[in-house]
Amino acid sequence: MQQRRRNARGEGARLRDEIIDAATAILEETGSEDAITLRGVARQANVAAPSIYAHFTDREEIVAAVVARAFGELDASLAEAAEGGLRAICEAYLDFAAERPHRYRVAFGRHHNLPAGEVSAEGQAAFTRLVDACAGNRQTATLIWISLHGYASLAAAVPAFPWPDRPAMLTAILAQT
Amino acid sequence: MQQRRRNARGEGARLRDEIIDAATAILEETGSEDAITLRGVARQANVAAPSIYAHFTDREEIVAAVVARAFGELDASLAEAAEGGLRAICEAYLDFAAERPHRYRVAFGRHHNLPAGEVSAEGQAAFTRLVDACAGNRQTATLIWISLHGYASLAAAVPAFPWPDRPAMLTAILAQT
DNA sequence: TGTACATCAGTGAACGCGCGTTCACTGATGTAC
DNA sequence: TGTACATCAGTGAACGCGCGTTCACTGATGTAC
Repeated sequence: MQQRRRNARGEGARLRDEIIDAATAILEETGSEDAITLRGVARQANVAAPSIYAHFTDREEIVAAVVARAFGELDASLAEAAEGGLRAICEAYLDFAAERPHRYRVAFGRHHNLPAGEVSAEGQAAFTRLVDACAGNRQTATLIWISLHGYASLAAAVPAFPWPDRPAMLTAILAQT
Repeated sequence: MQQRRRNARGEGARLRDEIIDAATAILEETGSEDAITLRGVARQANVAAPSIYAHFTDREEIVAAVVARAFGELDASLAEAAEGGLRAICEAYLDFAAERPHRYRVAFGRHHNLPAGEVSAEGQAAFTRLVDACAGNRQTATLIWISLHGYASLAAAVPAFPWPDRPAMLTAILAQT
């Protein structure tokens, strides 16, 4: 085990973030959700395996934290693009999916069996950005969302498919408005 | 190991199908792709683990076979619905995704890094059914496909989201034509 | 028709490995007096 | 200011487990003569 300067008192929580960093790095490098193992994450974070237990009760909680952070990042991306209008938000959405393909896939690919009405807060926030850009029309925002998601995830899954170029795609998607 | 009547001579290939059955059953019951382990599949198929090697070189090849079969089933579903026209095909697509959620997710969620132009034959066949129903218009078929996939996969992933009902959704999706 | 034999489908034991988790612990950091 | 001590972040060794894979094998099935 390599040297690691340990956190000062009261800053133990910092390791929590480093663990999520480590898990995210593993996911994005290997492309595989099951490569996120407790021991692997510990190695990546330069920490002994049992140290994780101070911050997460099990492996699953680490993955959930990775997903929550990814949704937060997506929301931030969309927020930044909001002033550019609906098309800019859609561009930002597609950029996010293209640049962080594995985080995107895990975040939207897992089946979130949450109790009715309880969608994750971060995900809801991101969707609300879309609704706002659609002048509050949820129906339109939903249609655009499913098209964006369908395009983003299929383009990542089947790159060999002869996809239309992105501007044409976006124009067609937005024609639904 | 429980009793198992072994296949007659020349029918050894039958076990291959039983292995894919077993792997598919595990996937659909657990909902987890990594629950498809070589030993687990062997147990489910009532066979000793090394018996698998006569038919598959490794675990990955089993998963690939599960995916290939799923695409074949999807194609068959769409073919059956074809005479009912475009809307019927879309209904069949959504039914398939709703009834076999985990197969659908694994089939379309994996990143198929195939050499350019080499999309899986089964997947291509299914897409062609959609193109045919769109009077040969690939652009339209592509748009409908991404909407169907977006809806199917997001509805499975986030069931708590207030989705419009399916007929309304389909009508909106098909309005793109 | 009988029998020796090759083939073929599948087995059982064994291996080394990485995993999640537990346990008793260490030693630096800050605090009370 | 010095020092004893509690707290807190993190460690190292050990466990049992299921995994993928290998190996030499078994015994039923079909075939040649």
